[in-house]
Amino acid sequence: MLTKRQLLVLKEIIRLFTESGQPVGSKTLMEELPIHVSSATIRNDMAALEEQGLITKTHSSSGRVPSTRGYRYYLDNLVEPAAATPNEIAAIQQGFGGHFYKIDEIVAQSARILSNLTSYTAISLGPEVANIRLTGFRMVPLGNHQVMAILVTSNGNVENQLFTLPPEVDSGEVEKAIRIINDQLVGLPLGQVAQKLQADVPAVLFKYMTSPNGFLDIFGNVLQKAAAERFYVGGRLNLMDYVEDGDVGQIKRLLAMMEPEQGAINQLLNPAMVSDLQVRLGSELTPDALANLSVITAKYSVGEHGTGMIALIGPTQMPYSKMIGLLTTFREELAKRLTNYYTHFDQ
Amino acid sequence: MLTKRQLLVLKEIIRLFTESGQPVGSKTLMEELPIHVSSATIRNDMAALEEQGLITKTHSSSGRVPSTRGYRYYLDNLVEPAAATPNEIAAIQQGFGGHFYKIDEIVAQSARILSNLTSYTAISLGPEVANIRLTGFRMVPLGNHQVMAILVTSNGNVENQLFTLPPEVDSGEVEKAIRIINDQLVGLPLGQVAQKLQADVPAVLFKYMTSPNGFLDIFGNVLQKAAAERFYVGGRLNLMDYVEDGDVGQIKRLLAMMEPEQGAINQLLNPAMVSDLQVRLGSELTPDALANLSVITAKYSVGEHGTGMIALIGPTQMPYSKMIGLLTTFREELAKRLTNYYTHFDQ
DNA sequence: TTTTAGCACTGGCAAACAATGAGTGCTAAC
DNA sequence: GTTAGCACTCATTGTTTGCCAGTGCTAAAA
Repeated sequence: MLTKRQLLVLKEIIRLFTESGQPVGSKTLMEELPIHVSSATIRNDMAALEEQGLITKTHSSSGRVPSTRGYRYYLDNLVEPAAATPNEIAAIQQGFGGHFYKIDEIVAQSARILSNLTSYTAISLGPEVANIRLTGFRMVPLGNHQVMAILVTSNGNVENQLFTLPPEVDSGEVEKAIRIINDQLVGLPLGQVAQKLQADVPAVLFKYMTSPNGFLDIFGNVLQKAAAERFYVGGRLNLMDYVEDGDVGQIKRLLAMMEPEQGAINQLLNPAMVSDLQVRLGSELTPDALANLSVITAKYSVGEHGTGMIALIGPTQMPYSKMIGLLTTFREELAKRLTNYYTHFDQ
Repeated sequence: MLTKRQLLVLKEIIRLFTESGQPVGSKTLMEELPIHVSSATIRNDMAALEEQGLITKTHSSSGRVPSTRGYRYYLDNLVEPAAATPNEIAAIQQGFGGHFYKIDEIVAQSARILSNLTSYTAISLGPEVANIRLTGFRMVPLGNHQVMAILVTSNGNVENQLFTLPPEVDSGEVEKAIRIINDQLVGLPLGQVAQKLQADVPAVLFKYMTSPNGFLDIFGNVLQKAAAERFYVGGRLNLMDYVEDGDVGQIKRLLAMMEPEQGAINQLLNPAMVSDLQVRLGSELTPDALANLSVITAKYSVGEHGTGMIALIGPTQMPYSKMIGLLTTFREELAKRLTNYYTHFDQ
């Protein structure tokens, strides 16, 4: 359908447009292309590319700009990942250099490193193992009826929440309840824990406590927190730099999207929906706040400890080859760092 | 210096400019003013006001706009606070309706309520008692050498942090160290705690522990967290609506300012620097990100539990009388709610 | 059949210019 | 002290104009 040279022209248009942000004309292409043909020849090729819907003009006598279809074609067939530079690798390793007390800290740091490296906005999701198990539950009285509930999960995450116990609750009873929770529920996947919490547990607790409801609420609450998908965003403010020239409305919608309460990000980065390493163009996606942006997602795997995801949000005119290469390296380093964490942690 | 009518004109210019955002001309004023004089008369008055530097023109034949000095004069002499409406009061009370487990939750909620009510950006600072005391320190082992350190302060705040203990540390020793901390430091103001931590405590610990340094680091770390000034921001994104028409740079600087790592907010809301209820115009303030904005700050007092602060950041053309009235009511409600919290808490 | 030179054509963009109109300052009369 | 009247100013809007990058097409060359 398309000749070799036409594909070369497409690739070059994308390269030049990415660099300059300006529509690319036939004369510029003639100077930049490795092969030597006249501008008229290139114009013919461009006409063919436009016929296929891969490039468009901004007006009847302007240079050409890659269309969404053009980018899609480029990403599916033409793009060649560029390896990360030594500097970048060093920066990644340095970013992971410190000491971390939770996996979540490492994951959060990922987003920071990645956004620093790219000047785009980065989002990271922790490694999600199919069945995280409950490994412990504590309640620590702090005086004044205040109690801190602490829940530990098999992936090493710790969740805590503060509560006030009604004065009438007997502390001996609470002790017993905690023992029951630990006996009956520890070791089970969180899903099953939640389930049992509705089914068998209340009955058992009633034997030992006069009013287990408050207690169950507390436990359920922390459990929910621990089971919630969490994501971390780095370089939030970077998106101001590449959003359609000062479109405050879009910036606002994007920033709002990144609030955890909104489900937007979890939907966008649903692991079931994206493949191993994938570029999605904003114009192909549903939330129209992403128009003229694009999202690169990459999954990373930490073996038995599950797989997670990192994402980069940037302008559609992104240097894809560079970014894809960078993400490829990055996810390896991240996986290494996490594996390292788990090794020390499991020992 | 200035006649009654001239002050009326100034007030009216501010009112109309606040409403419309447009420069105000003599003809408009003639129609809006309660007194009946010709536009020429008003022009004379305007000339006098301009002479005093209270109003300016945007160009030689435009209407007038209040200058910074004009606003200052208005705020110092002319403004009449407008009482909060029943709706607003109801909204505040409803916002404080839920159950809170920490004062910080109430303070954070303050910022949310206030930004919802005003569509501006609100910032809240918790009540700061001169000497918060340490009331308890716990360390909860969670398995896998993970330990959660928990610190409780006299103002009811609880701070926690996760740590990994080196395997060689003896748990019996840690127990002892915790007992020492509780014996020696509980009851003291945080400042003194920090001081003693440097001075006497290490010597005492050395008697009971082989290597107390790690332990001291942990405690110091949580202590620092507990002593840190925290502020809460509500309606961050609102500022996109009133910043100089789509000045993305300024938006970015403002949002960056609100990151806790930056000291900017703590500097802006330094209780020592502002009076009871105060309006500061952006052009009078140092961080130039605040140009063409203004900051209203109001202190609130919870008796012996200290005083805190709430602030509103909005455009210079704010309906000041309304906002001042609203803040006055709000701080009372907030103080009530906090007093209520402490009452239940102390009992 | 493919490539190239040549040329007329298109549409965005910026500069130059005019018309409009809101609002002013000033003067002289009330 | 107040007002009517008037000339003046300047942002804004619309129009015209020239410029130019870049195009599509045609006919000749390879």
